[in-house]
Amino acid sequence: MVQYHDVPSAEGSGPVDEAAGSALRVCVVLFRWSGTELETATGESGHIPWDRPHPEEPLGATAERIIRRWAGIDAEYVEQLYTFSRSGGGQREIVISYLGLFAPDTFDEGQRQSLTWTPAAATQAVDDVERMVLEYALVRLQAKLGYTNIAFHLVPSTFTLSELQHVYESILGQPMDKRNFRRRMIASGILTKTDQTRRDGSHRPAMLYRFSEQDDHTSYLTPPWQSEP
Amino acid sequence: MVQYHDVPSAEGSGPVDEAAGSALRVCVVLFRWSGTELETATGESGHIPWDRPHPEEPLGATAERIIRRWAGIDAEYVEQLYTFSRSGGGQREIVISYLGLFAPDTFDEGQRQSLTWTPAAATQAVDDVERMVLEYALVRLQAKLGYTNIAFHLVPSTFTLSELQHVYESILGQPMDKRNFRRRMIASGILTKTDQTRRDGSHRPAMLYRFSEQDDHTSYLTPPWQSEP
DNA sequence: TCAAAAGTGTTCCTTCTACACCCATGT
DNA sequence: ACATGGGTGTAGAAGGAACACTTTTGA
Repeated sequence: MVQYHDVPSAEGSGPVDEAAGSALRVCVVLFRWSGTELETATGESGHIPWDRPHPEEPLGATAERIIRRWAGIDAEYVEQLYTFSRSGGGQREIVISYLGLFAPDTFDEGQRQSLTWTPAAATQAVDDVERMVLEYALVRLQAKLGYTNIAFHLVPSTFTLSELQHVYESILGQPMDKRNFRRRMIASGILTKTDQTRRDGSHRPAMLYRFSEQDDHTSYLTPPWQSEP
Repeated sequence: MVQYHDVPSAEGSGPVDEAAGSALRVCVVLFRWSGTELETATGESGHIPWDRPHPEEPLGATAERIIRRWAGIDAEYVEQLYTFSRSGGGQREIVISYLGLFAPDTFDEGQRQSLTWTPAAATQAVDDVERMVLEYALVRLQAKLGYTNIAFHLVPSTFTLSELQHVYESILGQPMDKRNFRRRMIASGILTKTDQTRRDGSHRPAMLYRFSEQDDHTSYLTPPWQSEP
């Protein structure tokens, strides 16, 4: 039962036209898989990458632009999360948060990013709203692992099943059974086995898989309409 | 794979401080169960109930205020959905959509509502954004039926299992097996059987149940923080 | 006595879970 | 030869889906 506290009820009816509008902030929680752990990005002075939308620019386009500016490349996956508001001193700011995922091999070109990547669990937020945004982004990412293919956006274009399993384990914070994990993934039909292997150390090489793009069901529970009209 | 179309990338860096802020609209898609079908509410001239937040008012409080003003009472359940933006003619409006659910017996007092209730499937939207808001609200409601107890917020405080089943069937648009439905509901442990029955026609009376409040898991995937700071 | 909704169990099948050993390689 | 992670199968439990008849009431 969601409980909302009482708030003095409005006296007038009909839209109250506030004198001035509110400042908008679109911010994007970026995640990548370092190969070992999940990382989030912070920009200058520890803030989550953000900007204000340009006039006429849809919010989703703002999120993409922010990602491009700070990371130098497009994210694999972008999704709107939640909208917060902060107010104080007569000023209001609306904070529209987005989630962005990167595959690690998209960074190989050595772009000059203005980002600092830190372990997702240890990321320090600069204020309460950013803390909530970060927390919620992680919660949503965890929840979506359960019923979507979202983890594939965090993995290079070819990958081993152990790599994929490590991504799941690390995000969910719990170990998984290797045989059950592999069976489930293969049964889901979204994997294509390549004929390549990867030697990784003094042990048997691993088969490389590819994500077979069709029937990606990462995006339900999000409006199917990409950009606002 | 969510594809975002290209948008001219930003030239400058650092926050662009737009001259004027944007207009904010909080709108609430209200659902109730008429006893036969799912209905949504529209206010004056066919619009979804809406208002602009007061200065310093958190968005969730605005949603509650809108509900109270238009429906005369508080909703059983309120949840933020998605934030859209509409722009044109140099003006931007940010539309933050909420979902609100009513139990039918909360209306019994004959409040003067300024709402028109129409079948959810047949509701006509006044513009593209409202159409998206309505569609998305229904999609989310349907999705949440699968993994939460959200349907209990649409049902009177005591109800029969057949009633509850009709709610599910009507929202999901498909019939369910009576025995499996009842077994699942009872096994979930969220039902308490009252010692009352209801005679409803020329047939056997039905047992009345109550929703046992504890362990309501309707609200995950939504930030646990009720109001913005 | 009939119509109409309430209520009730079992079987089958699919899916999840737990669990242990051999394989290919580098050193 | 040994250390290291890659790769595989099976049995039991739990959960979901399909399915039909008896009960209680009002007319």
